[in-house]
Amino acid sequence: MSGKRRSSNKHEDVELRRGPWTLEEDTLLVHYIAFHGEGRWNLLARCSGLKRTGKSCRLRWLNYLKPDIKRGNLSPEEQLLILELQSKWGNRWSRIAQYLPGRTDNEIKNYWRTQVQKQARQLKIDANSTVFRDAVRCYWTPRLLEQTISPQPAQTPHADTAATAIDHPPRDLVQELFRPSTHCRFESRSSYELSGAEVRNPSTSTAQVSDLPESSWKPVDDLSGIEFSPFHGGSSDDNAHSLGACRLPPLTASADSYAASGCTTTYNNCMNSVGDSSWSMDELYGMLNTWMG
DNA sequence: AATATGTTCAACCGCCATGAC
DNA sequence: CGTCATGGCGGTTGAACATAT
Repeated sequence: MSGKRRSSNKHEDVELRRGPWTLEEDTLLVHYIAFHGEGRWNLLARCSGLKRTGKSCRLRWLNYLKPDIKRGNLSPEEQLLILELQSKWGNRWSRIAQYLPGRTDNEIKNYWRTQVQKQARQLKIDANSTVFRDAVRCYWTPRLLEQTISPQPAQTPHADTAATAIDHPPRDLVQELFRPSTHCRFESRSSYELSGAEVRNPSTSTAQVSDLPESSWKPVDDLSGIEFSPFHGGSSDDNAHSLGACRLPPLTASADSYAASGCTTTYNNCMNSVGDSSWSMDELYGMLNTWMG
């Protein structure tokens, strides 16, 4: 793949290299930037002795050689952020990458295409559809949250957490979502925690939830057999009921307990700085109401 | 062991916005 | 204003590698 082609610049008749970068090229680029700094990529390409386009130099530096680039698999927190921000902003990879220090837009884009879109294909759902976004929110996100709060030591590389059982028809997807081991319950309008094994009966969702006794909660396995009916309503803006605590992943976890769980607070900080919540409690209730008919 | 198929991710491409002239 | 150079972005490609048959 190391083909060459003529420069399009009529003032220079240089054979431009393409394809994978060699160690020598990398060294040349790193040394040049160490001495002259970033930017002026075309000038860099001309003056550094690299037979590459400025664009190619820029890409190699930003996606691979830059010192603060993180290597390795995306953490559950990072995956959560990507899922959340992609649902909010769409394929604005560079913007999303700004909230994941050390990760490049290219890496995030690749993650989305290889991991997330793969699931959409298997479900035969358009990855940009509301149905799929709901599936991500309701199935994938809780799984990642579980890992975030109680990190699984033996996770396989990348997002295999998501690849486990999502290859089901929607009905199974929902049953899987609500199976007891999900440890998911809606406790009140201001909290949603993962440590329980129950979900409140949504038929009373208009009541003051926090006033309801624990006995009014229903075991999640009572919800088995419900038909999948994607949620289309709800609002994503903050209002009186969509409290800040409903944003992922603060949930009921305080910053201290969150940190004490061994996780960093990167996600919280990022979400707080992002501002507009896209996972309000109203949405969650609306979703359940729709499903439960 | 050989081949087919699937997955990953670095790199490229085209398009567009911006700024200098 | 128009033109050009440049850099940034999102979409796509394809070689390398992994896994299945």
